[in-house]
Amino acid sequence: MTARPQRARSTAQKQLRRADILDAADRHLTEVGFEAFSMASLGRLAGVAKGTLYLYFETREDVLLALFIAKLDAWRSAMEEHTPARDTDAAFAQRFHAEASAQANLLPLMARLDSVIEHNVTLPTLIAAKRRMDATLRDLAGILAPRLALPPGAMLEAIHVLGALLLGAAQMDAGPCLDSPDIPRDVRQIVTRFSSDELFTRNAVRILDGIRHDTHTETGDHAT
Amino acid sequence: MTARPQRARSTAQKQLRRADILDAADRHLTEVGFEAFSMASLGRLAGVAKGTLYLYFETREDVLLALFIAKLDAWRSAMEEHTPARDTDAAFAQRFHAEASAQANLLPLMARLDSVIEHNVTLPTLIAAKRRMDATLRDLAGILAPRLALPPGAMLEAIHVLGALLLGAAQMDAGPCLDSPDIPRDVRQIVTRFSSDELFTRNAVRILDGIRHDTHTETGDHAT
DNA sequence: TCTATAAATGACCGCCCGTCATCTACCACC
DNA sequence: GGTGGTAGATGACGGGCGGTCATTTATAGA
Repeated sequence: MTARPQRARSTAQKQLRRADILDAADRHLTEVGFEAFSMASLGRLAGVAKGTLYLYFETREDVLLALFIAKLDAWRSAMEEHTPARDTDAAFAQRFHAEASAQANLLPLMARLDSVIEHNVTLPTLIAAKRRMDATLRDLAGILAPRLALPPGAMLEAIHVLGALLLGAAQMDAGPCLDSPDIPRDVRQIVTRFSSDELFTRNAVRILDGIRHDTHTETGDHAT
Repeated sequence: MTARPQRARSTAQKQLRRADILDAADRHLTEVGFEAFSMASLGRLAGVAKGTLYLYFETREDVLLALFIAKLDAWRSAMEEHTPARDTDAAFAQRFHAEASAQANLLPLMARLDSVIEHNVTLPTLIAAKRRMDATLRDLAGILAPRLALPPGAMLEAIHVLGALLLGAAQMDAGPCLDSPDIPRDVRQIVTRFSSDELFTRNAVRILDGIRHDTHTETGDHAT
């Protein structure tokens, strides 16, 4: 790790320190989980006082929002890199899910994004975040469209819908206790049946099928 | 409103009081929203001391979990009642969404179910809740299967998947600020595009299509 | 070397969840 | 109708959190 001055005075140094804090937040989140994620302990892990955190982030939720955006970007990069020039729907669906699961904390953050995180952030920050997310997904859609032989518009729609489905499916994984020893077998089956993996892949393919069908059928706009 | 004794001694009286508290919780949630939902104010609204709430519920999250289950039951009843003997996929998808939106607080509760609510509840309560939800959905699947001309298994799968999709789509609506006056037009469009209504209906139909197709095709089990 | 600036600090505030010693409404029994 | 014991109701309290701000002090530039 590169040395850091005790005071970050230049803009570059400030960005570096902000990145350090985000890095610590990622580790902290991985270690203690959401419920125990506190600003005091984050400060301790990042090696700064609690008050310092509030020089770089508005609120606790602002930290998590920034972390989510970073993770989303990382996911986009992974998707770009690992999607071959010609891809199938099934493989794409599987990759969509696999890469999202591979990004530590991405799905947990996503599960809490709208319901929790976005509720304690200033309006300008929220607006900037929304724009950033939209740009990221739009970019990805433009790049992946030819590889899946879809029009860019349909590709973007697909990413949006698959995102929603993934979010819904991932909620189940956000629950507690999956690994607790004393859970009755029938309950474990209930939880497992909701497991995001197969549920997502099966139905992502169905949706892509539907999108392809609609794309071939409708020549212009879509019905009311 | 029927009169209540100051002390609930019989089991029936206790259930009545519990129901009263849940009722107050529903109103409280509607009035102040999630962030401001506190046990102190709930007690005030229900006309009992804060400590009394903890005689009927383990934690704040236990209140919300119980409220969710009640709302889910109400949704199921509405679905049973309003689904005609022979239904189309499109109409069913629309009703699925409409009835869920009609149940006040159902979608917001659902959005926070796994990520927040279930994390502060004892294991037995969680297990009981999971069983209850499973039974509710299973029941509904059995009743709706003939009306949609689907095998019961496929119907249950459909309900599960549509539930996940609805949850994902509803997350977007759980965000803040949709009605704030000073949101740039482009950001408003981003939020609107994610709007759950059309996104859900379109893709629910696609999924139902896929399920029907798979049901007709595969005679026995499904592939690996 | 010295000084002005602004980054860093952590004690402090208000709020909230959940507990528990205490109080008292109610029922059963005489 | 009076009375004692049970158990439901209470709310002051503890612990911990997010967020603030007067104070401290590292650092760049003169």
